[in-house]
Amino acid sequence: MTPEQFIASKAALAVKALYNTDVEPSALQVTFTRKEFEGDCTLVLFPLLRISHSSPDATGEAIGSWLLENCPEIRAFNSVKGFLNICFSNLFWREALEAVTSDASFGQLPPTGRRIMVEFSSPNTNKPLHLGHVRNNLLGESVSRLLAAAGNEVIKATLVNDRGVHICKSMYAWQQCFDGATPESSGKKGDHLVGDCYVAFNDILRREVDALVAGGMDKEQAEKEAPCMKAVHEMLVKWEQGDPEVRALWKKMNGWVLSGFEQTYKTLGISFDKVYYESQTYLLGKELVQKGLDMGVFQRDPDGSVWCDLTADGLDRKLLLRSDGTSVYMTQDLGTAERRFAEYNLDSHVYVVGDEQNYHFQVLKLVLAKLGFDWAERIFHLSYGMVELPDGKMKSREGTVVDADDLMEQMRREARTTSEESGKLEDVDEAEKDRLWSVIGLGALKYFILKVDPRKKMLFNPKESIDFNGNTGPFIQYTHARICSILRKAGELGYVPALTGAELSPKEIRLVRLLDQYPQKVAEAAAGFSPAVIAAYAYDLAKEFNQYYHETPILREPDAESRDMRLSLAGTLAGVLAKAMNLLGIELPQRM
RNA sequence: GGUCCCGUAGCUCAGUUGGAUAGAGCAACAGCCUUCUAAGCUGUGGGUCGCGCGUUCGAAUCGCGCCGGGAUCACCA
Repeated sequence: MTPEQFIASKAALAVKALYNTDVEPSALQVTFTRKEFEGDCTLVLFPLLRISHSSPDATGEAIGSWLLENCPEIRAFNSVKGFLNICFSNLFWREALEAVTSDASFGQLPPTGRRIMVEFSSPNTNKPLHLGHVRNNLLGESVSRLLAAAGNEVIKATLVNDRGVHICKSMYAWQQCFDGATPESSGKKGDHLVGDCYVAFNDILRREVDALVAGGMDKEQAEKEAPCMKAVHEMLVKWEQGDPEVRALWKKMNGWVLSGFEQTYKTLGISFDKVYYESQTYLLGKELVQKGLDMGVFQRDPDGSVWCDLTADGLDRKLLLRSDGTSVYMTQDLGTAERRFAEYNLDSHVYVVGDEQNYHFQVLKLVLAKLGFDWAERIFHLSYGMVELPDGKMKSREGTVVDADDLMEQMRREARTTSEESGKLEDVDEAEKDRLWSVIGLGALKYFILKVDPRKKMLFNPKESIDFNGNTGPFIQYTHARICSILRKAGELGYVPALTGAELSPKEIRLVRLLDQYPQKVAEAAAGFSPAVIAAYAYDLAKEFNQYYHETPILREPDAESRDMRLSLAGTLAGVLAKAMNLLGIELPQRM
């Protein structure tokens, strides 16, 4: 039970005793007391005035007095303009601190018995990952960890979009103008090499289109008639027919890209339990179309195409099968969803996909519901906002795409510069220094992205590098390293952290209150699929500790009981910080 | 045009199941390292919470209407 719930339940008893009226504890509003008032928890009195038939002050006085008399956990109260501020006893908070300290799995919520698949990343294998993917990947990984911490069994999945026209474009350009280049021969990471091919294709296309337009053709027509486009479509047909030569090239180039991705994922610290390939799943869903026709929820047009009419739901008609019998994106998604729910016996499925696909997922859920699947409503589209640059969206055509590998490397370099300026790691060996720079640079990047509410679009300004001061990952990492440093020195001095009987100061009570809140924050973040909740919490905790640190001696505290208690509090706090940041995939270093 | 999302300090963001004087960081300015890590701490300035009306004891938060920005509505994925 949280302190707020405790107050609510006791206040309900008070209301019963004083006014002979039953109220549900959950109907009472209890919040954390604001900094500028004295107290730990605050009961909002306004809703109770109808019951007490007296003024806010008198009601607060009455309920406060009752609580003081009947609850040994409560030490004092004050009533200000309709708000009843309540102070818990020192013992109450010492016990709360002990509960946090002694619980190794603090913040791990009890099992729900639910199994959830989280699909994220799902890249195209025709170009390297960029900042948009980074947000997707970090969100997917973090939300998976959040759901697991909230007691669910989580399966992290990705769907590699490894076939289609866009893939053939890179293949064609490679054949035409890369002279047999390989990652080895070019010294390029595979995904970057293939990305170069994709860019080269667009150059070829532009030249051919310009030539055709100069010859009098209109642009739209020219884009279809360009020789390279014809060649690419031919290649796609051959791919579908299993042409050995095309398949071999496809396999080779996809291999390059995938090993490049693997490296990026590794650096980024994300992984998957299950990898799906579109080349193996793109035919799924066709039987479902037949099922829908049989059920009468889909219609076949005279030209043979199949549609689902969603106009009654406020949407349009949606194509599910082309007139030539081939399937579209939606068809495949219907099929994969059905297969996954069946194969893994899922309770729910989270898709981490940008908000530009809101319509798609709205349709997906509606169509699945029409097909009679009761799990359709347990599909959740974690719709996150785009990452934008100061002058709008990233555009590969204009070369404004922020490459994931470059960005991570840049962050590492900046961490190194800052670190070397401080000179704090001078006595650390080179390999460990190198590791720490990565941890700090990535910490800055991950926190920068995850602290923003996923649903909102966010802005990245490449000209201003990501900060290492203020509300940032390194700030929290620094706080952790600082505590570790104190604990190291305590060890050298022979001091042992211990929960002694020492009284907690008001500032220490604030810290315990925050620590005590952590499991609720995990629950809240998981329920809202929002790592930002955890980021904000970790920042509050670190900030609060830094203030405490500056005004309270720990190692220099003469009283041994106080000193050991402070060491214990600091150690527990560092542990909770590390747990919270681990949910964001951010490592907290022992020193920096 | 239909549907959906967004608008909070110069900038980037919190705060939105209605609660006290709307908070952080960055940037600016002023302080604090012979004392546990200054990637830190303290202080100053900075707001018609897009606009209007309504509901309420109470609205950044809820409702309606505007204004501004964005996404989407392909026999693309």
